[in-house]
Amino acid sequence: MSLDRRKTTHTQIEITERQQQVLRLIVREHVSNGRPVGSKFLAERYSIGYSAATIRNEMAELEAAGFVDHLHTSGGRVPTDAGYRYFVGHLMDDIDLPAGDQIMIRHQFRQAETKLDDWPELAASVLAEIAGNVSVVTSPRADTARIRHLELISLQPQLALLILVTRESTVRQSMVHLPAAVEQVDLRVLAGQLSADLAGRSAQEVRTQVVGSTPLAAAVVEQIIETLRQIDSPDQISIRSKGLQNIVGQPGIEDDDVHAVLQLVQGGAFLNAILPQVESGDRVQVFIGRDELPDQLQRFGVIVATYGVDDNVKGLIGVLGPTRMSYWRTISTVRYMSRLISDLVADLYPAAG
Amino acid sequence: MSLDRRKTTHTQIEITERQQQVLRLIVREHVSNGRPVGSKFLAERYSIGYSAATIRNEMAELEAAGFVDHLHTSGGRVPTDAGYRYFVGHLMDDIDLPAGDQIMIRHQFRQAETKLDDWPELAASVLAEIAGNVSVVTSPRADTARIRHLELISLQPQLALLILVTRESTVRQSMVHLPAAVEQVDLRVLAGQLSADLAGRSAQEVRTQVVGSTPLAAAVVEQIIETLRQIDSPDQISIRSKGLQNIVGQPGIEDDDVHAVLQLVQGGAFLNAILPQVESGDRVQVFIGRDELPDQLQRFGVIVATYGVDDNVKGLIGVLGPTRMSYWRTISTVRYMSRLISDLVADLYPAAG
DNA sequence: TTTTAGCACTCTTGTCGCCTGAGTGCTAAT
DNA sequence: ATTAGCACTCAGGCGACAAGAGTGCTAAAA
Repeated sequence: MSLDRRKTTHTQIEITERQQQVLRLIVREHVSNGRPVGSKFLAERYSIGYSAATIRNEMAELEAAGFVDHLHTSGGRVPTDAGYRYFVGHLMDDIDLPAGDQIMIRHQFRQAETKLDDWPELAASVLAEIAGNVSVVTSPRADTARIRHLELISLQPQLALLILVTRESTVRQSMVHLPAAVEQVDLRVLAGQLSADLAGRSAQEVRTQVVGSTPLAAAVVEQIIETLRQIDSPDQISIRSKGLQNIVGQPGIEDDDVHAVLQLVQGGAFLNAILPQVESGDRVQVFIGRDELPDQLQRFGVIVATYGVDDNVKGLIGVLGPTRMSYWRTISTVRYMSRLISDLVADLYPAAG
Repeated sequence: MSLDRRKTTHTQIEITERQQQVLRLIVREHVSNGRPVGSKFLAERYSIGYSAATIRNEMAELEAAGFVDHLHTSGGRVPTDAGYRYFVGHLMDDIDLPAGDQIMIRHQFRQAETKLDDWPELAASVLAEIAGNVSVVTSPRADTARIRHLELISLQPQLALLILVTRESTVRQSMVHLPAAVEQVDLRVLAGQLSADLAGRSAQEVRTQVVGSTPLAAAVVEQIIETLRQIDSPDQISIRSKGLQNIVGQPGIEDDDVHAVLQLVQGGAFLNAILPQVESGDRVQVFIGRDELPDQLQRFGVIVATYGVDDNVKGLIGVLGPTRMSYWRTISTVRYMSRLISDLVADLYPAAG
């Protein structure tokens, strides 16, 4: 699992070694301070062999190349989106997450096994805390859901609760209105029968199969199909997000930006916006600002990885933060957690292969 | 189901009819504009029989009574928390939600039946949209969870998935590490047996009962108890919240306030903070600002109702917004939705009585 | 040819003073 | 009891001003 560098590789603009160094310092400094960084400042703070004037010249070149910008004639340089991309693609030490963080993550994530229903929520919490930004985790999904098991529980004479377990261990409940009053014992028998008949089948396959010998069975099967279709529906992907508080009050992030993020993340539109761009595979992908993210997220960067097994059961895990964020730390955190989750999922969904 | 007025009734400070009218106008105007409201303004805008000077005198009285305040010598009056409380308790038309909103809510909430797993999330979405503020919905909980049914599914030779359904239709999954390799058929038998033996029992009762004739059964029962205890644990209440974007950019709400809300709501601390104050029953309760909410929520108001059946299965639904919010609208919305949810829950959990 | 020192210029940020508008409190008249 | 009038106060907007930081350019030094 290595970093995806294709995004930046094709914008291959030549840059001298020293310009790279300057860009690296600008990014680093601006990420930690949030303020524009000037030549004098760099020359004084870091005792590199060059003077402020030299740095100024290099900065001018970097600006011509589109990697930095300055808003006012006299206001220090700020990395552009392209600058951040170059930094991520070429200037970043691609080292692993510090052992301390790894231990902390594993420790916190251990309770996922016993609190299995909501491990995405737990993962989101852990990720948000370690990365110090907004985390996003989707529940795992198969290409097409297949039935593993189902239960029927009588609620009222003509109303039953259907519990459907897929091969990927997704559990869904829904109500079934029954055409006639039915006893719990009869529901149990029906559920056992349907479980046996339909095990391993998808929505499509359930539909085409001859079923519904009785009105009762027909009603149940109808609901089963509806539930499976809901699971398969791409706009029903459940998304968990934590750490939203981390983006308020950041320099460069306005109320409008916060508003946009909250709206997108809570409404699910966020997923629709970035999902098409994500390619499954073993890479951590980085999207930065304008041209790589929707308009409302111009001031943000997104770091995502897919997790899962076998290209079948898979999901998404990522971090959203201001463009001005610590990329190497976030990237290594996301990478580490996606591995961890893949392991969990592999345990959970062995039948998916 | 009527409004809870006790909170304000005991601070019975005498106030003339006209002062009430002035207070009502101040609240109304400040809620809609967000700006402090002055005597001249009121006199001109509303053609009541009194002059600006009279209103000024009344305002002075209201201020002495602690219902309004002015930050600067010359900056119009603003309702205090006590002022809002008086308004909610005495000056508000306690009418029902407009029919249009009722229809819209019912319409949107209809899909809850088929998307049953996450109806709290759906409810939170609807509530946030209608109320235009932050919504909060907890999943329903019984005093003590009791087993209705359980399933065991083989994941690996020594690893199984336990699916536990409580009488309140809560479904939980967890992993069980088995002391030896076990086939799916045997797990099925064991699950059926335990289902029959333990149906209707709580964590306590499962524990005290003589069980675990075999190491395998013992391992499973151990996990069952652990899961039940988790369900019973008060700090594991799952909470859904939507509409967080609605509080950013509001006049009077600073970044710090937004930060606090996001932190409290996402971390679950919000629930711990207000839950002790909520009394179950048929009333909508209102908590406003300082003295009724935690320090970080000084600038907010919370409107909550409990839903559920029989004092047994119950949950919470509420709205969080700036003190400067439309109380009558929010209160009637919360009241209406809590009724709707109670109906849903009554269908879902008939066995709970 | 590359690097650097120096200098003039620009632009932000903070501060001060000024003015205006809105609102108050008080007093005297109705 | 109500109202008109008046002096007073304060926030917010505006311009002037100085300080600080940073730039671009040019000429000298390496």
